[in-house]
Amino acid sequence: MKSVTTKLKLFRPALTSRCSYSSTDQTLLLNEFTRFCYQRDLPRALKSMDSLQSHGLWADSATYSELIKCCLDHRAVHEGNLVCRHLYFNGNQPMLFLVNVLINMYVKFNLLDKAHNLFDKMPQRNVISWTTLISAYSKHKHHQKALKLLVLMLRESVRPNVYTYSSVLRSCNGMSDVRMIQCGIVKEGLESDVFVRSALIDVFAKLGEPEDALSVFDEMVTGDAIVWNSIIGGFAQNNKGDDALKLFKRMKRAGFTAEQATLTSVLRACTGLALLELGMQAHVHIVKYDRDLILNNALVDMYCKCGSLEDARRVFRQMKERDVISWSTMVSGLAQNGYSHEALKLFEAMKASGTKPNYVTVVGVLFACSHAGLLEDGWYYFREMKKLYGIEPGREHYGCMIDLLGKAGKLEDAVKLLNEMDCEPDAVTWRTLLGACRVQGNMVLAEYVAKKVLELDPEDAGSYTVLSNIYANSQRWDSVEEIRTRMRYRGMKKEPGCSWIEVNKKIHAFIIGDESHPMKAEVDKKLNQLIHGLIGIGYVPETDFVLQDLEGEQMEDSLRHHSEKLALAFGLMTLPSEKVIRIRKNLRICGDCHVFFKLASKLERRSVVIRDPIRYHHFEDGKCSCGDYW
DNA sequence: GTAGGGTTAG
Repeated sequence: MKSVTTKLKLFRPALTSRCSYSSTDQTLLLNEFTRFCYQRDLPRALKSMDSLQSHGLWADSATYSELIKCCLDHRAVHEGNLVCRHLYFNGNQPMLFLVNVLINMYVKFNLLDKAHNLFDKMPQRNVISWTTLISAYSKHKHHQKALKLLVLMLRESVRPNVYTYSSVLRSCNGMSDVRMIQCGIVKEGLESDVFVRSALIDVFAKLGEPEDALSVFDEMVTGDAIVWNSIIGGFAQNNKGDDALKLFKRMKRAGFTAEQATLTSVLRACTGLALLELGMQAHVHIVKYDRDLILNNALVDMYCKCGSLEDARRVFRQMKERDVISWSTMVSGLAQNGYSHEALKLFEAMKASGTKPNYVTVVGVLFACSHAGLLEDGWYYFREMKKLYGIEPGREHYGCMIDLLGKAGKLEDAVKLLNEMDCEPDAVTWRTLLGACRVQGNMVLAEYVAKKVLELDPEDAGSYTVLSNIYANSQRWDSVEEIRTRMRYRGMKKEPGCSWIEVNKKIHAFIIGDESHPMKAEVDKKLNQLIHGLIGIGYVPETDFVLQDLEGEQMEDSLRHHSEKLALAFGLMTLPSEKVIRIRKNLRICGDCHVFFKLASKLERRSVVIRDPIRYHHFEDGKCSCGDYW
């Protein structure tokens, strides 16, 4: 802290008296004010500021800057307003630097309108004024405003610097924005700055261009731990967990230590790949960060998504503090794993704990209702969410309700709700309704709905399949051919079914029609044995292909060798008998496999968990956690 | 003097 006496020298020239006070009295007043500001004595400083104002006096900028810092520390919005009013009192125009400080204060108080107002009133603005505002809009996701400000700034011939670019890059919604900004960066010769680079890496990752992110990263001569986190996080967020893990190894070899942010991304990578063993290994290394909220949240999510609910519950129970994300993660995790009632109970506990639910939490709650067919609960939470929690229902909430109504046989109500939506239904919403049509066997509606999906998402192979099968069933071969032509024209193929299983920390993939697995012959043999064993206890292999193909989601062609059956056979052969068999797959499980796995869990006395893109099935002793409702 | 980078839930 600077001494008060040096400050006094600084503001002496500013003593232009317009009142009857003697210059000594004025000095005393200013002296006192400065002292209170530097002592961070907010109440006294404000009182003192009042007397200055009544005598038409202003102190120097550094002192006010100190006072504003004090307001920020105390989050004293009202007091900040008083300081601002004082500085503009009687038509005074504070100097540029001080207005920048004020703008920054309003930004930190999340009062962007006030910040922008001051900005508009400035007779002159420098690069910091612009950057403060641009960065604020970027952070608050007002991306259009941020980009527009950059353009206005250039028009006023104020040259952006590394601060400006690293902030505004966050607001790029498409590659064309990035390319434009990259031009500016190169023109100013700022491309080697580490902040600019990490912002570029982030934006490429966000836009789903991890290869571009990697090339920016690889061109870097010197980096730091944060850039490593950017690139690892970028891959983890883009469902490229294996790449993220490879980079993590590289980071360690380069001599960097993994801290919370890195480990969180590593966990996310494990979560995406359902690598329970590796995730558990990471858990051992992060016990020293056991108070880190974000890391614990990621850990809970990892255990939920790997289907290891016991571990998830344990971590959640032991957390020292929990935020809305912790609770939401656990609520959704329970719901996805088939524990809907426990999810709703936890939601009530969350409210009792005083944590306010948000948009995502309610999605989890409605998800729990929809996956257990809890019609009344679903309606209750949906109808009351606005009144009870102040949350407007969005697409995801409507989606859960449409799913709930549709699967519960209230297809008409589902359609009615879709038509009543406040927001425009998108392809996902219509696809949800299509799934309900399938369950209810309503082909007339399915045809209409599938067409709607294709209007919004012409690349949706599942909906083409639905249409094609409906036409085939009613012998409308012309229409069948038309659909096939359209699919060929778009170069579309059904995604092949694929299942993964982790054995000895290695992932084994099983894909329909793929012969490349080294133990393929043994796996086939084991599967055939298993099928025979199951037929012995009442398994009847499903043969109704057409029915199976009537799917909103995509289904595999050959029922007998669905990839999860191969993965199960392999798991039974290789994993010790006490271990739970965990399988992750890219498509939703079909009815035949569901029966197959229930019986297999009984015959082989094994617990099996299957994670599909939407939810999880825990098979044990002939039963599934979903209660055959999915 | 005032502005900039990484991590968690659907």
